[in-house]
Amino acid sequence: MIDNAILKNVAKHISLDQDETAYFLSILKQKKYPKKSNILKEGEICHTINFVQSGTLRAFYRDTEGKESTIMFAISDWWITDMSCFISQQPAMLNIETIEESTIFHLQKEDLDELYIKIPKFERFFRVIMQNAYIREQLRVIQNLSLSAEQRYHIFLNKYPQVAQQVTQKQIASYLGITPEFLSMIRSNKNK
Amino acid sequence: MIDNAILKNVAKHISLDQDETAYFLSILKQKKYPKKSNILKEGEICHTINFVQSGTLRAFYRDTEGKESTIMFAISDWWITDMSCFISQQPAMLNIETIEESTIFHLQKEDLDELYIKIPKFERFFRVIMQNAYIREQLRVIQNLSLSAEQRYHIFLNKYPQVAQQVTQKQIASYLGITPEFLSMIRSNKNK
DNA sequence: GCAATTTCTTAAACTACATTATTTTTTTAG
DNA sequence: CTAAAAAAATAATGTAGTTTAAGAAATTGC
Repeated sequence: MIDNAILKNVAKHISLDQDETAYFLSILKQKKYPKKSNILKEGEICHTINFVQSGTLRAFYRDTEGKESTIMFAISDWWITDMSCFISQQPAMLNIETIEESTIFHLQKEDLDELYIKIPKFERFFRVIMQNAYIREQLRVIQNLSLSAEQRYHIFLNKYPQVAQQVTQKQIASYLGITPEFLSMIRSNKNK
Repeated sequence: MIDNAILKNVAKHISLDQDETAYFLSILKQKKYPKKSNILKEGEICHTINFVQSGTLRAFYRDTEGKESTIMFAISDWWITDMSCFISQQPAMLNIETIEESTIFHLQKEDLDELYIKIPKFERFFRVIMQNAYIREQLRVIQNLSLSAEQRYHIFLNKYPQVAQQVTQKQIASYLGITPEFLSMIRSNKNK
């Protein structure tokens, strides 16, 4: 089955029988994107929650002066969307783009709402996904408040080594909340 | 019924019949705490998720040099815990204390795990709670990365006006990730 | 109700990080 | 394969926020 990765991901938290599996697969839309594709642009309505089958994605906020802040990177086996705007169906704050050629499973808002009703186990599944996402973001808040840029950089390298090799330093800097120039300085200090 | 607030809170997202309501209430432990009580200390196992019936609480991280970072405030109708440590049952990173006399409903980890099985609707309830918590924390990350301390302060005042009046400026500063001295400066500039 | 403690303010000196500018290196497109 | 564009490095100058210190105001504990 080509859908292996997403079924394994779901199986981490709930188990589905054959019919449930078939139904779940039936509402997913698999799509392949070249490098630098836009999955979501700010201002658009965010229709889908997205599972990364393969590739690398980046979600970022662009402020009024054009400065970008990277909110998250997503690699294989991660879910990514602009959750706030997906849930409220208000215009997106975030942009989501592929950093490399990527294969994505899309799950539409209406299909997810129906999925919760037809297969309530998915409430559990997404409860765990949301819980983990909350814990991750809260840890990031703690680190942003209490650590220096250099400490945050080393934590990032340890936590997401594969991501660190696939993205530019400019993008890492925008994830850490510093300028590329300052990241460059941190890196050159370190190598001494 | 004295438990009104928590039942109303649950009713925002799911509806319970009489038996379900009775069972849910039976696993809650209501407790009243004076001002400045410790609900959770770093290093302890976090046994409960907590609903604030009345009062004000603060969750904060204390780093190795003793510097505090306020992670969240909770007032009436909010849920608060060290989610990471509650879920994993590892020693807590956070401290949680009452800022005022507060009445709390405690829900034990084992009781919650059983509640999910006995009344699966609660998966939906906490899915929504976690989803909202995730969205809130992500917004905070965006704001910490892209806004100045002064902008964050004004957003805080607008978003949590009741909290702003109940807590000290030192605590607000530690929520914003700045020193009390700098907050004082921001405030005196503003009043011109 | 008063002494002790904590909080808040102000201000000068300092630092982590930003900005601007220039050069070098790497990546991309055709 | 080459030209153009983007990313990265280096360095000088600038600034948002910190540190330290000291006095004034508010809160707390007995």
